[in-house]
Amino acid sequence: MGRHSCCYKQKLRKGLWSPEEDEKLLRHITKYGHGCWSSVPKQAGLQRCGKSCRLRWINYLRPDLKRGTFSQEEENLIIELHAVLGNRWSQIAAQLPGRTDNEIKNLWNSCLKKKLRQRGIDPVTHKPLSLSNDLLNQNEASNSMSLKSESPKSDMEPSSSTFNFNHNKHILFPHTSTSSDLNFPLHMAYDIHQNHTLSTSSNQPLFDINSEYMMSSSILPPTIDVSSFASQSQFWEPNITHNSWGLPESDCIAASAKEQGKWGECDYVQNQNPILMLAALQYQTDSSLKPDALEPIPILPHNKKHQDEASQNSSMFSKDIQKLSEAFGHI
DNA sequence: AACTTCGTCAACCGCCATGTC
DNA sequence: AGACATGGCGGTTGACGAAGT
Repeated sequence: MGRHSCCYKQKLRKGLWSPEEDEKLLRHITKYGHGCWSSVPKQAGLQRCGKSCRLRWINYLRPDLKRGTFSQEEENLIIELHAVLGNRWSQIAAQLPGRTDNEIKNLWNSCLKKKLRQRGIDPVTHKPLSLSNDLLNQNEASNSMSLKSESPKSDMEPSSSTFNFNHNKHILFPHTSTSSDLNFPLHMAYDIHQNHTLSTSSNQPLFDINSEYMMSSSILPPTIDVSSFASQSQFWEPNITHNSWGLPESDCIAASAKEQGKWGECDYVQNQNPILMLAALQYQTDSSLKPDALEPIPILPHNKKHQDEASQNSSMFSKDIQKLSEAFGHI
């Protein structure tokens, strides 16, 4: 497994792509599209496997890539999406036009995790580190009492603790709505059931996507004392309203995106409400998701699953080609 | 200047899901 | 139904350059 059969047939090149290879691949896809990836290297005259070509295209050659450093807004959005989705990089990337899952994953591992820790936030659980440690200790204690409990997961497994969409777990949203009530964060916990619906423990819908925040006091987790948290973290600025993950609200993606009219179709943005964003994402990740639902970046038109949409996508592909022509005028 | 450490990022690997025969 | 091919995803690795000693 792992290596596809095409990789064994001949000695294929590995490692970094040369400009010549890039040009061959670019030229080929510009002219013919990629079709079946496994046939691309042969048709394009490349000594690479199809998988490698696909990766190169998606992560580097695709014309709609944004490139450059991530903006503060993008970073904040990634953090917020990660809190909801965990390491589902492709789903996170789908919310960031022009960014690839690989890029976002790299950013998270090299930069954002560290930033969150510096702010006193556990990048795995997105809770204050002290609380995470308490919970971990509690977990370990209960594990020692009960051998059947799941073992603690690695650093890269946030979903197993609080954000597992496949099991009944609670999701915790410490939310500080204004600077004046900073010491009294609202807490909202949700059961996420296997059918991916959000509800209270009484199985009633916790909120309507169109409604304001809803809370269930009966299921509130232990309150986070933000003031004590602030004293632990030198990065916490008490005079600034922070969002749920300790980032200043002033540079929160939701606020600026609202101003800029980006993400306008997202209720979360319209309401600056992470709960609504979760609902939107829930909708998106729901198993009943239609191919054309909430798909900000229709990347390529050749997916067999989407043949019905081929004509629609082909026009977008044409735009891509145009961009390609602009970017690579010599082709 | 030489060496080491660290951070970043492109690319690969292994696995899973899905489609096809 | 099962084998195989392929696409896609997330984790990991290794090359490379910058910063530090």
